[in-house]
Amino acid sequence: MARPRKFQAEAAVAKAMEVFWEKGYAAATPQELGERMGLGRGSLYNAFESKQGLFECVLRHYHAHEAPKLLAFLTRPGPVKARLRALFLAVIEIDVADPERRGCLAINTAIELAGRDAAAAQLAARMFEQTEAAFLSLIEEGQRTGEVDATRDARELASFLLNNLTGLRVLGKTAEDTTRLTRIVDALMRSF
Amino acid sequence: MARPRKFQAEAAVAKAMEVFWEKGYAAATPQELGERMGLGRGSLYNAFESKQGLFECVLRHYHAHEAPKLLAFLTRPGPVKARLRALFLAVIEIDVADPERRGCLAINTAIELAGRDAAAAQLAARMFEQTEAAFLSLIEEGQRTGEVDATRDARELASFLLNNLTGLRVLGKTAEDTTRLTRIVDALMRSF
DNA sequence: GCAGTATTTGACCCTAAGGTACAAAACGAC
DNA sequence: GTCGTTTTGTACCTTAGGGTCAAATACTGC
Repeated sequence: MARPRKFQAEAAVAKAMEVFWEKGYAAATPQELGERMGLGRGSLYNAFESKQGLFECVLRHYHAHEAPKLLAFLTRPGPVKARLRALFLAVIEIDVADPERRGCLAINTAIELAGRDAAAAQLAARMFEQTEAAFLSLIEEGQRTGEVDATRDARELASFLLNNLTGLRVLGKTAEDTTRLTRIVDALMRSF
Repeated sequence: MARPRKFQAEAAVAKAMEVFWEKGYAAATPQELGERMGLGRGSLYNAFESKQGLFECVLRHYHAHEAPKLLAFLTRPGPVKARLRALFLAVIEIDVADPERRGCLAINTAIELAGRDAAAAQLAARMFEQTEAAFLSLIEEGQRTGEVDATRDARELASFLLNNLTGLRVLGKTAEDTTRLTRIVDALMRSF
């Protein structure tokens, strides 16, 4: 056959993800991408068509491996509302503690590239769907167990939760501490 | 004295704002900035220290002239809640109708530059404050007139509204129509 | 109408972005 | 061991980013 590649594709993409996550798409240079991924420009462009192509892989990777880490809070044992609150508070902690202010890559991508890169926008949108879906099934669970008012439109609540999670991740970008964000979570949990 | 500048500073900054708003900070080039502002590179760098300096002026301009356009919805006549709903629905319409998907410059800036440009981050944060303050005084008005439950923490509600507005503007980036966003506003208005 | 100051023009500079081209190397099949 | 294929690394290319500078110019105060 042929010469096998020396690098692990997934590992390299994970490294690239770090760069794009820290800097955004436009500010990430092929130079730094190559260095952090541990491969030369040749290999980089051989394995991934272009910067755009690489970024698409990165988004898929984030979708498949990074986003689920947070959503895992929703499938833990315990009361539905407690799980929700735990997720929101964890996100707040993570965002405020991060000196790089990376936030959420899906949101960052939607902000930076929606309207100029259809593929990226679509992948970001898919992640929003995914998150909303996770909220939806949790809400429905809560409605079955009586923890959540069953007369409310579950879909509406799920969208509402998604919206608040999104807002928090943006406000977390400039928040100096968690007080305002926690206050928001309080209001949110009180609202349904 | 000296030769007077040929261009109107405010008008030029407004033009620059368009560019940064459409493209983001990193993707806006001095070339395009100069062209759209109607002045050569020399003049550009003479009047504004640097790309960063210009961007700061742009943010101040947005803060002073663009953000108030939306917040004006809150000071119109009519019931407090109706005004709030009107603002949210207007934002949704604007965002979904915009083919450029510009969204909100304050949010875009927070996402792109928080953690790497302290001045920009601070200006974005100030705009969040401004918006929250507008919500706060409206809520307080509602509490005085009895339109809003006076037992609730007005500050909490104001932060909550800010968070939802922020979320909407992000989700609006990838939304194909207004259905989900309207649903969110419904949930929000029902929640207090 | 001249002096003095500030603006404008446009050429110019250096670095890097983003990508390509190609030789050499590394393997598996046979 | 050779062949054929794929990776790699390096050198290279073009365009543009971000910015500077000197000269030319246009005002105002006197």
